[in-house]
Amino acid sequence: MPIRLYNSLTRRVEPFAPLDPARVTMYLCGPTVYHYVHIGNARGPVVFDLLARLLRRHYPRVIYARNITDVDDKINAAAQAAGVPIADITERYAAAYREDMATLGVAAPDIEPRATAHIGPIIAMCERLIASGHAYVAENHVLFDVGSYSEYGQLSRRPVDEMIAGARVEVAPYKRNPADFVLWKPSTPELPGWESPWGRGRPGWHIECSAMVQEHLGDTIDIHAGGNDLMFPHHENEIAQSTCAHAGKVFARWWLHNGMLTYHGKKMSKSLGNVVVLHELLQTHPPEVLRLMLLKAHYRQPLDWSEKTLQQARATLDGWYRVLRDLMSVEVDLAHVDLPDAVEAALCDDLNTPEAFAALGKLADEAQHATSQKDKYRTKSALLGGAAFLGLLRQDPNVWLSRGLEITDEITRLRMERRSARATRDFKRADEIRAQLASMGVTIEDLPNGTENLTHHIEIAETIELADDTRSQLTTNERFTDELKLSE
RNA sequence: GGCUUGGUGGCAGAGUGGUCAUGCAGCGGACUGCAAAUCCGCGUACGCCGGUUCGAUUCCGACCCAAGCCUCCA
Repeated sequence: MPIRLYNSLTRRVEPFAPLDPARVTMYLCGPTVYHYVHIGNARGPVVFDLLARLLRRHYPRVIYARNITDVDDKINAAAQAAGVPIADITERYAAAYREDMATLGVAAPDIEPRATAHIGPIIAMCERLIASGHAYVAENHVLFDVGSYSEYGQLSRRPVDEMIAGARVEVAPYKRNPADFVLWKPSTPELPGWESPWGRGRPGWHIECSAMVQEHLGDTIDIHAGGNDLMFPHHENEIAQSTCAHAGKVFARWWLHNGMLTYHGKKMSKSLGNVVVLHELLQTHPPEVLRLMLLKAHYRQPLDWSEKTLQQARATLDGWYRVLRDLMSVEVDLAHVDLPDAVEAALCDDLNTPEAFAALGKLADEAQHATSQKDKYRTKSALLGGAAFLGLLRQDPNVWLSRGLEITDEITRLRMERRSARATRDFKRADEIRAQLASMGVTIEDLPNGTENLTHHIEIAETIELADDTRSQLTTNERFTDELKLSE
């Protein structure tokens, strides 16, 4: 089944064909580790991990790199604020990131390069760009000369002169062209820095990715992925640096961009304060609920995060787990389940996860309706196989539906009392007990054989508490509009 | 202002030039002591205005609206 992917470079869905089918290369811009990431930051890793899995089904060797940016002004600020060395901050949050991703069911990438481990290649790339006339040195900075690369702006389709005209930032006086960007910048003694031909300094953000891609994956890679907010300037700059450093060789053949996670329709971002920290969310929500929510919309579309959509995702999973609970007696070896064709077809079509879930829903329906042992086995296997590929339905159904409910002596006593009340047709008492259990969050379902299913009912609480001023920013965007007008 | 993407039923969210998305919620019925779960059934959705077409939600154009980027950002 051929894989088709939307390429941001061409703005269309194209059949994917790697340069070398024996070695497929893929890179995703990873986190800057200065704090816990928010749920929006997890969308790309979840989506592109799924793509990596899909690619591995089609090609013998897929090399997937996801970097860690561990030198950055925000990290410096966080370290100074905490009064600790930079590494304390980066180690701590890199570890937290790995842990959170693993909990979410995201496999570790094949390579996790760190910027600080690639200072040599970064400096070498800067030197090469200077030598070839694509970069220049000014006041201890190394700057990329955007004017030297006529293709600049190809990804975001932004004409260079308009970018200059629209520039709202103060332009550093040493820049030849306002669109020129920093490859290397000087560090003061208290900031992290490395010796270089241009004095002690540190790399700019964009050059890190170019250098790490080159070191681990090569001059030309098959897929470069990231959030669509990185398309300009980050990815545009990566293209410029890498292409010019490699004598015009194509940098990335496919550019994939995931849409933003929003809250009340506005991009989740630290500056707006409408973020939900993933690490905290994972304390109170099953990872599968978060996965389903993140994959419920097509990856290129914006996705609005809300308690309601979380509830809906959980309700969907509950339904599937109920099907599995009813089929508990059908033994299926998880090691032998496979991805059903309908689900794979959906995923091969530019990672159409909503369609994949529709296919999964049909399989759940078939499983529920199956009558023969053979059909039950077949449909349950297919459901589990499809879900497992998407990182779902990996719990024991009873554990899932009881949601960590502790069966206390009190619950057992009430349950037994109700059972005997029903046996003597004392329905008044039986209903009282049912109501009492319900008030404890326990839903009881009578089964034909005289036993019951217990389900723990949990309300999903509001997890974002916004300051009033932030809330007003989300509901009226007048303030943003005003800012724009002022700058024009 | 420029560049880009999108506007689908109560909500979420795919997709298609002419019978079906799907999930959640809701409604009617069956089952049940009553429920729950399950089963059966139900809702005349495609921003607005033109155009192309035998036929458009789907193609084209204009318009309105929203989001992202133009500054760190997944």
